[in-house]
Amino acid sequence: MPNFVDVILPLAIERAYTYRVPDGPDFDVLKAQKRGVRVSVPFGKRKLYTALTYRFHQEPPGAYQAKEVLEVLDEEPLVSEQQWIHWQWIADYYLCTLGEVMKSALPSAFLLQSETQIILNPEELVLPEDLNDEEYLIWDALKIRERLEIAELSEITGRKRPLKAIEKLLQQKKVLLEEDLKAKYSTKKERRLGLGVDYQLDSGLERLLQDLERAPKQKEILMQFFQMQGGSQEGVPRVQLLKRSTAGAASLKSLIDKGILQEFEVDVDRLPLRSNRGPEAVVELSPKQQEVLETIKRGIEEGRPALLHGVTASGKTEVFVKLAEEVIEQGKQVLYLVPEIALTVQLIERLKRYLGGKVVVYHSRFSRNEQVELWLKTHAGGEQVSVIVGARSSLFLPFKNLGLIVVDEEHESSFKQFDPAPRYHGRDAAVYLAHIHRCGIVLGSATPSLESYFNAQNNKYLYTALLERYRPVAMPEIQMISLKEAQRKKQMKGHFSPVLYEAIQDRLARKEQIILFQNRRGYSPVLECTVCGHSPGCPNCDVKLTYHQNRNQLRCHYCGFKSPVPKQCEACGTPGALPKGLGTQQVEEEVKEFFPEARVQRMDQDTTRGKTSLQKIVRQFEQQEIDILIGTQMVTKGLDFERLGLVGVMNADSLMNFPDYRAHERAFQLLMQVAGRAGRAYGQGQVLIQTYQPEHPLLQQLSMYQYLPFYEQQLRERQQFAYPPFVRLVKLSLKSRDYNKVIEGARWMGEALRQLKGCTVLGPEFPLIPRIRNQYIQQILVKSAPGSSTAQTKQSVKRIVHSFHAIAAFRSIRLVFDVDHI
DNA sequence: AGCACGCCGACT
DNA sequence: GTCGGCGTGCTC
Repeated sequence: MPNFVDVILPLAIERAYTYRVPDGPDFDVLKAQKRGVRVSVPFGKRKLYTALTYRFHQEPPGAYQAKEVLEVLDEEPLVSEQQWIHWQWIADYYLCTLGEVMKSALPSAFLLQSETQIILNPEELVLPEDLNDEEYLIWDALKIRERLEIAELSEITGRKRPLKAIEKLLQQKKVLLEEDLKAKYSTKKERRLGLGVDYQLDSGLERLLQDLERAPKQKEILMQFFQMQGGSQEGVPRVQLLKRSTAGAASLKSLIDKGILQEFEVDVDRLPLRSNRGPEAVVELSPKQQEVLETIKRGIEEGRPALLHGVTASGKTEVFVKLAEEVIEQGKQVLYLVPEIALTVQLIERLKRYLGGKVVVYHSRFSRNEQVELWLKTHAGGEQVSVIVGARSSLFLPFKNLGLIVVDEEHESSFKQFDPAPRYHGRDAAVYLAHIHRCGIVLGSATPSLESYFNAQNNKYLYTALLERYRPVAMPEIQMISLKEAQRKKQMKGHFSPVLYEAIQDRLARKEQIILFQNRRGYSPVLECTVCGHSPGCPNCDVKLTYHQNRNQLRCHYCGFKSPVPKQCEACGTPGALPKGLGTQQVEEEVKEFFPEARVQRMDQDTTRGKTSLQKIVRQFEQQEIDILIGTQMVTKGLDFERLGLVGVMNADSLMNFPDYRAHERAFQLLMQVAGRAGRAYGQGQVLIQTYQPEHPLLQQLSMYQYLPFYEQQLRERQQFAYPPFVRLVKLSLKSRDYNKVIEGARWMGEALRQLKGCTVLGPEFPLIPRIRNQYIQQILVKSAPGSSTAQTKQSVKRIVHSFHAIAAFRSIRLVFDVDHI
């Protein structure tokens, strides 16, 4: 009776594929019929993929001959049942395939993919005179290199389709194609030294030292060796031995040649965790914090996620740490999710101070091998890895005994993955993960998302708040400044109102620091011709190119298109267009002009491109080497500075006027976050917000710290216009090179979706940027009412997609779903 | 996602 | 002719 296994491939394919399990001892692992074991399988004409076993059965497929599983890669399932449940939820909820979830959930080193290689056929004789020039080049390269990858072949030939070049050679079997599976993970090896076998008895030692009387260098190394070895049997690392003695590698080699020392290799840990390192600071909670802690614990017991609404500097982190400590004590793991690792340097340092060496940070900069090691360690459970701090992808680590999940800054939109699928929200996926593990989860934010606040109001989450600062420092005073009035009175100095201008002067005089916030969105600088007003656009996307002063370049932020600044206007030929729009660079120039004595630094995408440049700026500001920091979004996140006296917002209107139902929520959060930077430890801080609409309710509520009235008002508006959290929003984008086709397809799709019960369909229409990378885009928004079953709606949507693809004319249209898009 | 196949326009 | 671009279909 032949055995078959359906496997999940790491691709955007809906179905599982059936393979035959061959007999033989190599495949014994599969006899246990466990889900989640990696196998390698042939797929398509020549590729090999890593797949996961999903279902075992005895039904031979009717319509085709199943291929055979090539190799079994694991002895035990790599993916646990709990992980499958989580993956399945993500695939169902976010309308993507299990394969797509698999691809982003597994470290890339676990997903071996074959690389096509070209080799000479050893059984065929190739005569150079039979070859054309191109073939000769390839043959010549193969004589030296033995095997070539496709990429190398296209380099040699300069062709876009390099296989064309060897078509004839392949036909004549002069060269062959091979698929090479690359094992991507390897342990890190260290060379160590131990005492040679003949010298391991004490009696040998004296003789040994006498023998070396005439080789002082070797003797020195040996003495150092004994010192470092101590009583240990594990040997002495070669590198360190050499570093600590003055003698060189040659002397060491003689010792090895004489058999006095012997060299061997051991596997070493890439993530040496110092879990023995104790905490440096102890958390002491205030009565208020203690109360919050108890509330959260009650929520955990009830199986409810807790939402901790804690203003900046209210001591949220300490509460989280206390919770974590208790969980660690029970021998369980803690997952601490943060929006972006790069912006949480200060937070991570604090966590390490409180929790000691048990904290591991899961970077995106982790090498492939490091990712695997953390995966394995998490899987092993145990004491070593107790707290994992990471971005959303750390949700996919194979937790053994998860005791607590903290989602810090839960309102941050960067928790939502944009591209590629799965387009999941880290916070929501975390809530489900906690549900699977039956463990506690806390969401924390100074400005909770409307969704979470709504859930708290409906008792789905448990709301608890810390609305006062932990240390006796008053909340900063927030003041609105009317740009309209200042302009009418002709008092503006560049983009600075007199109030802001004088406040800067004042704070500078008191040796305090200042942050100026300039939102980039809607204000990226473009070039504009002074005569005809033309500004250059991207040839592939329907957007204006952004002007980058430091490189004197025009760039497209969507497709990466670059061009030098044109010498003259493309439209009318006038030389010398000027940059328009207020960016951080313009603010910087004005500041330098108005306050020449101040030390000014800009903090935006341009100045923080390098790996360490962001940290460098943060450190400089901490050490008061910078007086005025001018920045975008970035300055709002996770940075606490002692002597920060003033925060100035150059223009709040661009934030509020953004055409998006979330614009107000975002503006409120962003401004509140910026305001939170001011005066954390030093006197009362001041926040000045320049705006054309100082009477706007949002700004009024902001200035009085009226969180709840703001949330209530927003919720009313959302309900009135049927937006989340009152409805579920699914964004469908249709993309095609063909303008007419995508319009046709979108119209069809819109009509089909409108038949769905309990759903409202908006569109189709062109998005803000109607063409990206030469693909025209149409968007359809589907709102599903809260009463209707979302699972059912999604099933119907899948059926509609099937019918859509059954229409030949629409087959080339790509469909992209984004559930709960932000 | 790859990759082959087939159609078509562009150039040596 | 032959190369490269692009749509289309398929992968157990």
